[in-house]
Amino acid sequence: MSYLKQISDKELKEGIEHFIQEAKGKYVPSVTLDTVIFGFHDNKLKVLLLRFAQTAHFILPGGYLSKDEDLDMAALRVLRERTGLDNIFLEQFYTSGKKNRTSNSIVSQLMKDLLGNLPADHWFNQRFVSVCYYALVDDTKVNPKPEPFFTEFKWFDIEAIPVLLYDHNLIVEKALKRLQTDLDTKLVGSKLMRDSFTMNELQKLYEAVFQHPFVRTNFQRKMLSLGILERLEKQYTGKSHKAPYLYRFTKDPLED
Amino acid sequence: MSYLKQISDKELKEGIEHFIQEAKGKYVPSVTLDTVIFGFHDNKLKVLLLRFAQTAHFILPGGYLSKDEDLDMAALRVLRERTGLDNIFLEQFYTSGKKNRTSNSIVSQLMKDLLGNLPADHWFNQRFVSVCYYALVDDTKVNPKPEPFFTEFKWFDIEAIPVLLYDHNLIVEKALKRLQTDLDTKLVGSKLMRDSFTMNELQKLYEAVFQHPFVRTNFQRKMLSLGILERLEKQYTGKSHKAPYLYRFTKDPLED
DNA sequence: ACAAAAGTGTTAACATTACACCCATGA
DNA sequence: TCATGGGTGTAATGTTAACACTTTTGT
Repeated sequence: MSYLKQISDKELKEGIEHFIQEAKGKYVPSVTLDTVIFGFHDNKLKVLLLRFAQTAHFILPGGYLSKDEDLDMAALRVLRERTGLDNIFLEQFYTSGKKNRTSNSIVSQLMKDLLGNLPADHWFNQRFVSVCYYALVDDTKVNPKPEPFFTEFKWFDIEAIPVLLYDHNLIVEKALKRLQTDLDTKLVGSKLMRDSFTMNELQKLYEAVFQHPFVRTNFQRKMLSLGILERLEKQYTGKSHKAPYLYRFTKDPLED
Repeated sequence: MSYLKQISDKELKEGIEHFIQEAKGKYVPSVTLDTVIFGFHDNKLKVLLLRFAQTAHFILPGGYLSKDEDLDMAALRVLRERTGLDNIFLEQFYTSGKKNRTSNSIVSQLMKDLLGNLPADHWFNQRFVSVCYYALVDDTKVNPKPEPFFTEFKWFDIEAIPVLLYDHNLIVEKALKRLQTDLDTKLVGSKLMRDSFTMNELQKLYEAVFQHPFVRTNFQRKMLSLGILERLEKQYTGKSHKAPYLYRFTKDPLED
């Protein structure tokens, strides 16, 4: 699934200039937010990426911190603006601050082409520290909204993330590592699954996140022994084999 | 152990004004670093705190990010400046960004008393996002260096941390939680122990970090089974009981 | 009856826990 | 020889892993 928006250089240039006009008064300098949005479909773990402006390159959805806004609230806002979703599961997992992390020839070349040589104190010439969050979403409910800088949304398989701008590949890696430990310890699986699901579907999620297979029979018992699943009615699919039970997460394991 | 430095209001005021002169050109705006420095002595887990200027209040050692400096390097520098230590084990664990986290009547009142009413765009009136690191140090090697804002260094037992300025109590809590998981998973114990130690001393460290007792005999076997300890000669203390073996961490468990 | 997938049973290996026991030391 | 703390043994229990076996479904 991908979402496209055509835009001219002129529109882009105007959009960027308009943004910068506002940004200086509105946002905290030097701080950005980046979000790694995980979804799960086709038995694969996916990450939502944006195509950056007129380039062929992708980037993590991100944004800035408003001066009158908590950091966590800013992350929720960025997600709402991009995905249309509220009540999203969000975890801060890393802050990226290498001094040259945003000095990327592709982006600066594009900016130069569009806007000419920027003065040293220009908004885009700031040295940014980026606070990174990961989000777990039910991708069927996501309704991505492109905006001036970004012209295409696309879900990428975690195993096939392209080369991203800036240090965003590193950030995705760290997000995945954190998701792995959180799936183990905080049992956040419910945030990625539909309301009800078969044990096989849940196993596919675990296999996608940990990137290795589990033994079916042992996986089933392990999950049931955690006491966070409720068995519902059977799901008759018309296939010529035993109908699997559907399951549902009973309580939110995070609320305790 | 504590380190004191007497300072007059005049000296403090001049120190602060001198700092501000420099800060604007030197540091990235809106970003601070805070460090939770853990040490271990008297069988207790300790945290190094600074008494803030003329107040009775304590605060975490912190600093600012230079414009030409990686975030991790800044954290190392802050630690070097404060403790005189190099090659310190440092882990980033959290970034604190609530909008009112530094609006603290005590600090702002002190600043007001010393410097008068500050303009809205003054360095100290910035809204800061703080990137937090924890450090593990051999406290016998620490040589704290007070500087203008901070007049006293003191090690506090983790169980007796006073009310700190800003949101620093919250940050210490999060640091301890992270230390607990890192002691389990990354086996960072070596960073807090002397070169050689008895099993009993190591157990006391674990008990201090996890804040609960372990069964002596099982603890011993668990530690030895990890394959990260080397048994040295016995330590004869003159006490009338069996002399305990000394142990040493063989390899750094983090290097793999 | 059969293939295919879901669900349950079983056993060995491994890890954890709770103690009992023995050992070394200096007074 | 006694008290004290250090080190080892062991049996009960709990967890994990591998795989055999049974059940259910539509053709």
